[in-house]
Amino acid sequence: MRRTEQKTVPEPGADEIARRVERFCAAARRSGLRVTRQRREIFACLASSVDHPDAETVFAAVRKTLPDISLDTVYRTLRMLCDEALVTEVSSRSETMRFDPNMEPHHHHVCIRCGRIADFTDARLDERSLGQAARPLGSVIAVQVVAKGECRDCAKTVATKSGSSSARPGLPEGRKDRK
Amino acid sequence: MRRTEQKTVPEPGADEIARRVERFCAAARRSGLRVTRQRREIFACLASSVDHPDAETVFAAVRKTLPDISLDTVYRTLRMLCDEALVTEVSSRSETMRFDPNMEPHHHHVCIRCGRIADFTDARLDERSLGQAARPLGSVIAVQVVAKGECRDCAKTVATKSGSSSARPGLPEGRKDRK
DNA sequence: ATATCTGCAAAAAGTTTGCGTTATG
DNA sequence: CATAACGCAAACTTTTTGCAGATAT
Repeated sequence: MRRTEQKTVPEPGADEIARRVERFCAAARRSGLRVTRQRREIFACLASSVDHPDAETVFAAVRKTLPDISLDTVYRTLRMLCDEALVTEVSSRSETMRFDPNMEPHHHHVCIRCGRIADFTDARLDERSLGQAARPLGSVIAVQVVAKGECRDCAKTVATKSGSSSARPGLPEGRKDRK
Repeated sequence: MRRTEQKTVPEPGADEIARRVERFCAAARRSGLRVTRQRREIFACLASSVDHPDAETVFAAVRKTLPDISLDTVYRTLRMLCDEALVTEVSSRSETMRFDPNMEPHHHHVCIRCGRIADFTDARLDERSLGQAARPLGSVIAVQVVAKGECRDCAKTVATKSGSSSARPGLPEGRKDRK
């Protein structure tokens, strides 16, 4: 199994992990954040993984080294890492479930400002050819392209009245993003 | 504003909505499901939308016609529609937040069986050219390609012992998907 | 030394479930 | 008329927050 291991994105070696942890510590200190055992372990856990763990999984892993760590510290640290752009959040679990009545193959444009999700299609985004690149990892049934940016309405809003955050074309009715 | 409206995926007309609702009723009856006012309204709301509403938004919209409808009926109906493959769930809020320490531009292969998320890269998936197709909808800052399929481990597992669902390579530690 | 971070516990937000009643087929 | 679906309320999960005490700089 090891000999045919397709090296799409190889598991990071100990040196690579150490380098990432070091980069994290430097970045943290540069931002005036304290480097604690908990944070170092949480980041190291993430840096040494290739399977994009969730908070509970990181918690379980770090607990082996730091048995007294709490789940909320993991959450807090993960959010901090995202804010510091040292880690990204996958699967855009932005807010709530969103549903799509369009069953034809298509792709999505997600507005980073209002959360609006709009469909688009493009013949050039042929599923078979796009999927090829992921084949070493497994079968490919469907390929979805998510383009993140600012929707036209939000761009218009910002252009008109500089930094107003009142108009939110994406979501009808008064919905809140985070508190 | 209306004259330059790029028709990527146009808002469905009344006839198209009626067609979708009819298709839904037929499919529901075919599956032995009852067609209630609530279900028809919920589906119609979804079918007439282009912005991928969430449960709360559907609830608010349907409430105008059916003031006594409850939020859990909306949730139940939406899940039913997903199960019947009449609607899809966007933004894969399937489980929990997942984090990614890899800050290089890359894409994801998501296993439909175990949920494992693996990275892959491909020069052909050039961000600039891929984003072009979504330009009519707004700016494009980042493009992410999500390939859904079965990861190698799951394919192996199924091949070995037909339909076993015990081995879940994607998530370490005993995690539950939905109870 | 002190301001930040941690751990505990409780709250908040979103979604699901149990149960008695309503209404579809 | 039998049975599926509804509405209500309460449970459950995941994530966030307030506060007293520990710790990095």
